[in-house]
Amino acid sequence: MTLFDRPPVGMNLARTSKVVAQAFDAAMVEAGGTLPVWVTLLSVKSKELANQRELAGMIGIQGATLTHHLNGMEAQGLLTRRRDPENRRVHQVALTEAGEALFEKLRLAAVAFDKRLRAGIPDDRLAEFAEVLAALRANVAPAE
Amino acid sequence: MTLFDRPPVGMNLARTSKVVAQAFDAAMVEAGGTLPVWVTLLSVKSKELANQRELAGMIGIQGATLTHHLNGMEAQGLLTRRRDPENRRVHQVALTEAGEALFEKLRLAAVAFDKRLRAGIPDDRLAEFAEVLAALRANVAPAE
DNA sequence: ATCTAATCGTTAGATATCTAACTTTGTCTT
DNA sequence: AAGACAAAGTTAGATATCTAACGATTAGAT
Repeated sequence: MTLFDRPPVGMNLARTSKVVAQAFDAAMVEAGGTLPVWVTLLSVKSKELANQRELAGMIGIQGATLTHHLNGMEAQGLLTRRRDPENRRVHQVALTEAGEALFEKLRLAAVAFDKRLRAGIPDDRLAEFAEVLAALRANVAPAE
Repeated sequence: MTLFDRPPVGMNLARTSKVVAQAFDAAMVEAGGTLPVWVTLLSVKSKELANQRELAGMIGIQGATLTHHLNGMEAQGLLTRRRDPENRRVHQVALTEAGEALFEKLRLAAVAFDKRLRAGIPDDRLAEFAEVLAALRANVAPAE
């Protein structure tokens, strides 16, 4: 019995993403954080940059999940939240000194990890790889 | 301030895998299942005599997670577990008729999804893509 | 034969994530 | 100005996953 005509792309993608994410999390733990803490720090930090929208999309977590992590990190003293006086719906999130320090540590670890991840793969292959990833996302986008 | 020299490969991979997995889960729900139910059925089906540890390894989940899904699916009448008389530590997992029927339905939906996912991407591009995925896995493998 | 190891699976407890509903606040329409 | 709509964030409840500890069973060593 043959289950599939060919090896499904999605399965391969999911398996790879999982092992890579687990390895990344291990690297973050070694640097004193976790993957979600890194993602949250990055998202907070990127609000200070111009391309906030783009990075927020890249990170891809829901608001409720962000709230969850912000709660934990606020309790750990990594950041503070306060209402924006200009628009009281908005929470202004700012990193404490400890938060900034952890961010920098994790950022370096993330850069090192990405270097390890890309090792031996030429830039043009990586560029094509990114194009295929974008095509896959487009193919499953809701408004087709 | 520049956070990264270049867009990190891992972030792109994770984001893509996430949206693709969500779309796949939606397709499975439409066909009467879920993503984890599908992978569990698939692994049971592709090796009827496997023990639970082997099944979990195929799917890429831990034994405890598999127990969780098998519990749910057994309660739904999709499969049965019984002790192997030869080695009473082992649980033999078998699909019921309902399990077989659901498997076939989900299999068709999975094939259709994969067709949609790969739409417009030439086979040689997909082959290169799979090679890069394999290289990424190798680069984070523990025993480098 | 009995004590020790390993194996298989489950249970318990923790974390991460999602969706849906709700609260608060601001904006827009008429 | 009032009521409806939109936006930002939180809360509640659900599912999926992990690790660690455990119980049952088997295999191996002496």
